[in-house]
Amino acid sequence: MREEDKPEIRKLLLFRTMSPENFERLMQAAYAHSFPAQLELIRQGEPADFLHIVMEGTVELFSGWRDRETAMAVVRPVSTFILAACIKDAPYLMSARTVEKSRIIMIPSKDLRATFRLDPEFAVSTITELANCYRSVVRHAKGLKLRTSRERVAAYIYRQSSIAGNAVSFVLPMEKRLLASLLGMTPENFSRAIKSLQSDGVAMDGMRIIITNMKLLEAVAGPDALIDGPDTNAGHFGSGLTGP
Amino acid sequence: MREEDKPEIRKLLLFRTMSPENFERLMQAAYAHSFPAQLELIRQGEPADFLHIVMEGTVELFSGWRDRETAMAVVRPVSTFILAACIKDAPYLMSARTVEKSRIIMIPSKDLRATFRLDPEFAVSTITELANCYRSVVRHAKGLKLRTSRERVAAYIYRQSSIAGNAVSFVLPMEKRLLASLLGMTPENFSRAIKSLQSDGVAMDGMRIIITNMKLLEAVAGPDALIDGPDTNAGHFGSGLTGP
DNA sequence: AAATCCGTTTGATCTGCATCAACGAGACGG
DNA sequence: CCGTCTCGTTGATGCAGATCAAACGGATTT
Repeated sequence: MREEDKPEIRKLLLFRTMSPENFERLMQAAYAHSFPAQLELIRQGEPADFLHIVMEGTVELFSGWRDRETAMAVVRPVSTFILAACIKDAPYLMSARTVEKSRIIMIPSKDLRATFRLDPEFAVSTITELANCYRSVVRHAKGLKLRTSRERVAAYIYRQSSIAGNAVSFVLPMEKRLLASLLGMTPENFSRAIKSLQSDGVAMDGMRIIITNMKLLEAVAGPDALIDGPDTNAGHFGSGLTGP
Repeated sequence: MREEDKPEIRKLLLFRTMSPENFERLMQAAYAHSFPAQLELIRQGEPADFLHIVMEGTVELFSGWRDRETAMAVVRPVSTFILAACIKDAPYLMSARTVEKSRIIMIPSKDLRATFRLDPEFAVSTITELANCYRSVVRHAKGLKLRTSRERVAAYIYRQSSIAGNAVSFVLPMEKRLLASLLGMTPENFSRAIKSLQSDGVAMDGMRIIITNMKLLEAVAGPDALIDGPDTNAGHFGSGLTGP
């Protein structure tokens, strides 16, 4: 792996407080690799041998059952993913594929497990990291069970706007089909949901969302700190974010 | 709290490996209390001041948004719940109420946080505990997104049967309305789902489920280790189980 | 420039599930 | 013993969202 990656990784909450020696040792054990778009990095059910870190690109975490498939999270740089499976030394519950060309760093799970046993600071970081991940999925599940698909779309748009500093306009950060899957609906239904939100202050031009009436949108979205954040960026719950 | 509770708590994965002194100190700081049925122990959004342990009775974790409400998990003795919020020192994402008369032990979050900073064994236990919780919610979310409500009911029945050693008959462990909410559907729909499963090897007599054709049930349920377990008992993801 | 491909949108239709309403059956209290 | 209450079931209806099919448009290829 590149030497210049290290400071980036070191900035992650998970690796920030551990001892320099242990950090260095973990990095020694790590592999780095670039992957083309749409490549399956992880297949659900396989043993969790590596903690992954996205350095560049975008990764989708998804799950399948029978012939169905759903996106569970989208991970962006710099973040870790599938930490829990590595810790448990258990099979991955989710698959992962690159959305675009991505550079990934892989740390062997056994080194990880060894490290938090001998570095208390790292153990504490792992605890908070996992707690963040946990809370993120709980939010996701709450959204699915408590909101209709229209409301989820509205809440997503409202949330993205707040993240961008209450911007009245922003560009969707991923393909609509992927976003639809993440929000638990079909692309067709997503399309219709947006259209139906025109009367509630949302317009769309290609990949750009324009909020024409924030109050109306807010009324439909019903933003709730206990579902939408701000604890952690929504939709990244497999990841190691929780920024600076 | 009672002296005889300690060994029970000590058996929990979370508290099993920590030093006797630290365990004792945590127990000193703990309160115990009995609550009648249907009492709200925790309201979502409030600061997470205590880790809770159910010693007797049953606790429901649930969440609300606007005028809607959904059950997120059901916790039975002896298990902890809402660990993640305590660790993060953040607001509870879920509410909790007793389902029946219950005895609960409460450990101040700040003692908890102090303890895993000075007891590495406890830190490791906390890590595995949180990883279990995380994976449990991921399973829950997968079930919601990938299965229809009929399939979730079938999978639930199949799962309960396996837990009981492939029993062909068992009694539902909770009110049907609560189970329906947990499975993400209305009581009416749950009722109809079971009825429609008669043609797939499931019969019901009051609270008792009788599996008349395991193969047929299995075919509908499509049990999957990556959704239904056996990692951890499904439906208890807020809890500290994983016991013996 | 024409052809192909893929994501998105739109329309038509179907169905799963919620909702609303009513009823039955146990459980409980007067 | 009889009301009352709550839970569960059943029926009727409506709606949200999935599915199927086709058209559109932008990007890439030939």
